[in-house]
Amino acid sequence: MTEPTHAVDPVRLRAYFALIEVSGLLRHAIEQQLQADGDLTFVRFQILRRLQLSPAGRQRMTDLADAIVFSRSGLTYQAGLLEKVGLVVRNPSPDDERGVTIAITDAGRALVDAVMPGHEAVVDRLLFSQLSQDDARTLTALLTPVRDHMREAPPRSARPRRARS
Amino acid sequence: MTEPTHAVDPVRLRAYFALIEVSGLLRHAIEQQLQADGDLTFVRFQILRRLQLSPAGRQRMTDLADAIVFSRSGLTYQAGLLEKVGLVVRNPSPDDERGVTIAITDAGRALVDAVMPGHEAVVDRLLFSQLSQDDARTLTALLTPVRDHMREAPPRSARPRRARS
DNA sequence: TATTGTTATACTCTATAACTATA
DNA sequence: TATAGTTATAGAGTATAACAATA
Repeated sequence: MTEPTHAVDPVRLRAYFALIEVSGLLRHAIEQQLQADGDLTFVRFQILRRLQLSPAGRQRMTDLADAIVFSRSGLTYQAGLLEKVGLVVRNPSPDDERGVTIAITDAGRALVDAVMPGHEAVVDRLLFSQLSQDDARTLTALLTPVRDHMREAPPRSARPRRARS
Repeated sequence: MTEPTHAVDPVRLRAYFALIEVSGLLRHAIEQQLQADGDLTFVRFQILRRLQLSPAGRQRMTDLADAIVFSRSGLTYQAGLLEKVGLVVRNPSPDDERGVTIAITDAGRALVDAVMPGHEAVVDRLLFSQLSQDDARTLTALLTPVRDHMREAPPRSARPRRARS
């Protein structure tokens, strides 16, 4: 029997797997709700929500790709779908001629608003029915620093080219 | 401006979005690690891990499909891939001739073991570097009842046929 | 020369429905 | 008749690489 390099910490393992499992089940349910109530996928909902929370409802493509964890081409694809339906518009960035700015439209905001009640209902039923207000606060307190830490080195959608040897 | 139907609870909303965001970023990082260290996708890793934790390392196909949140055909597909590489085997269930039992092989267990150290390293770096042991315990305590509640009505991979009118 | 975004392409995954076999 | 699992099929989503335009 090989000497274990380090004992697996069961406490952490349990926390990790609980997190993965809960979020997986939650996301599955959410995707069905978004599809039914707004003909939206989860990814497109995230894009819209992030734009809605951005100042002036707009963001640079690459920044948004990083935020949603995507390749740039993936975002181009999703943005194309959203634009075709009138939920977002793309325009050249004013400061950088190479850049493109994506902005949520009134229709986009309206759709997010329309979908939110049902969305919250699902989240309430699955997640918060088991958590008190204090629990929710605790959860946020635990996860916020984690998120900030993860965001410090976001998965870059535009990978820097490897230095030539 | 329309009257809001009900005030959105910001505490819950924050907790929910923090959870979604953290798990999304975590999963993205995990997928890369599993791919690099074991040529595994996250889904296939979950299947193997669940089998490994099962008594005798085996489970019924439909039960496993429910657990991983999948259609039965999706599991058949993934099981086929895993079986082709010798990480699992499928056999007819002894008690129910219709059923199929999927079991993890020694090679499957070995691969999970081989992948776990790197796996934990990623989780430690992204998640637990920001959480104390107590925090981890708290997180588990919060999420375990949530998971149990969600599992009470699992998304049935085999949806019961709707009653005819 | 590096970076932004798009396009072309190839591939993986997923679900639905039809089908077979057993309960 | 209902359930377990597979198969056929079709569609959506993703990433990589090549490309055009700007910095």
